[in-house]
Amino acid sequence: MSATSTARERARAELTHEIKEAARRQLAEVGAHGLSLRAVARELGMVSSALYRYFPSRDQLLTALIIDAYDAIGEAAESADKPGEDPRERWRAIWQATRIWAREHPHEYALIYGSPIPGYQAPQDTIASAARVALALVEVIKSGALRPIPDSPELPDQLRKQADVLIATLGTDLSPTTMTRMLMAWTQLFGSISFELFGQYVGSVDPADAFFAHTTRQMADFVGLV
Amino acid sequence: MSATSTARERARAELTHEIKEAARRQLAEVGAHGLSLRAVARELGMVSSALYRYFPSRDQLLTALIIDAYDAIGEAAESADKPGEDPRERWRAIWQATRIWAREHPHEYALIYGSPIPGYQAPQDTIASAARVALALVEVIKSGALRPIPDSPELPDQLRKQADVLIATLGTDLSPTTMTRMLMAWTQLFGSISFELFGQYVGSVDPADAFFAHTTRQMADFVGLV
DNA sequence: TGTACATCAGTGAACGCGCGTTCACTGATGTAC
DNA sequence: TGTACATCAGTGAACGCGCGTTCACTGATGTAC
Repeated sequence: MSATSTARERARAELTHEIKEAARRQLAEVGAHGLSLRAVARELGMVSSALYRYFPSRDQLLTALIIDAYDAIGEAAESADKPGEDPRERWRAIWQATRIWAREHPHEYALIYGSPIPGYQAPQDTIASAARVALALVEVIKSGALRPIPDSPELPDQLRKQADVLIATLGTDLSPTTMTRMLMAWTQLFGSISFELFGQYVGSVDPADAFFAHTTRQMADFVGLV
Repeated sequence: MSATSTARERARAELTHEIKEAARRQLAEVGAHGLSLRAVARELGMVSSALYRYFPSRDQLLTALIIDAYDAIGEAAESADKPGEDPRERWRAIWQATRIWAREHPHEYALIYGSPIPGYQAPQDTIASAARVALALVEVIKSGALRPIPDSPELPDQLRKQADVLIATLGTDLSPTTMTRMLMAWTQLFGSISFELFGQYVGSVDPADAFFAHTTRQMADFVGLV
């Protein structure tokens, strides 16, 4: 039979899940570079070679963790969003949920938004998952009436073209100026989360709660949310 | 004699320098976690235990590299700045020099602005060096007449206090609102450099030259530079 | 200025450790007839 | 429904490797008298 799952299939899915869970715990202790298949196997009471039934290599396991992390933070942002509500409140909810996920999963966050892992090449599979938070922000901006943006400087040619391509790809009707501002806001969102988690705010705006909340509002203004 | 250096002292300074250079090359290949004293020693044709005459442990070598990196990017920003020139031009020069240094030293950049290294605790020594780019931005803002900031929202209490402390510590006369905006600009500067170097702009604003230049201008407006 | 002694740089062997991956294997689960 | 065969999960040993750090040592450089 193929539609209903066999005991073998269920066991396989479960163990695949448990391996990733154990790997995430590892991550928290030793970081991405230190992630060790042998340690993961040890934690599960298996022999290290058994993991090769589930992941063909250490890199493939890392890739799975990366995709999971992008999906988890994207999911957090999306499910905080309440379409139909006030756009500024939606914006706030998305920013806050993204930050909270990051604070609750700092090592998974570092895995996707921190230093690239030398020798590791991110496969194409990650890009759809990686875009989810940004897309949630775009949805909010699309949903509401926008305040006209005052005397914004002309976009340079290269940027204008990139914005046009993005607008076409996403099939939205944002202006290139607004699309560019949303890219800046998106950068600011992850820039401030990274600075907070990576310790750059120590000595200035640490703890960062108020700064983050204020930044959220300022960037809502910046993209023109009313 | 103590004022003039002995041959021993000169040799020691030189070798200390060469060890750090070799370590920086290592960094580019294998990242911070993969940095190996044995590999560094091998590159210099020494025996690994000899390095312990220069650095008491691998962590201390890493710390030295971190401080050097903060100082190098700070130095790049400071020397691009030309006090006396038009503030917006100074602002542009600092942003650009910071980005260029980062692009030319991506692994050293990742060392200081990427994921924290698990198990490694940054010592206090780094904080003065770490602040240099931000201080350069503060200098520019102090130097010029500022456009009044239109209807900015009230600062939350916590943030207001943090801004006041910073203003007192630095001995500047920026308003808390402007100080907060400069912290946002500073976050935006490193947020966009990190996104560029770490591959997050692939598929949107990569290459990031025009986007970065535009962001530079927008943030100059944002902090009120005329 | 010359000599005796102290300081320091660098050597080479060793300790104890962990890693990713391969491979031939056993025994359990699933499938076809 | 029962049996013969194929598939798959997990084992355990092994390969070849690199790591940080310690330690007793040799020989060169510096210092005090």
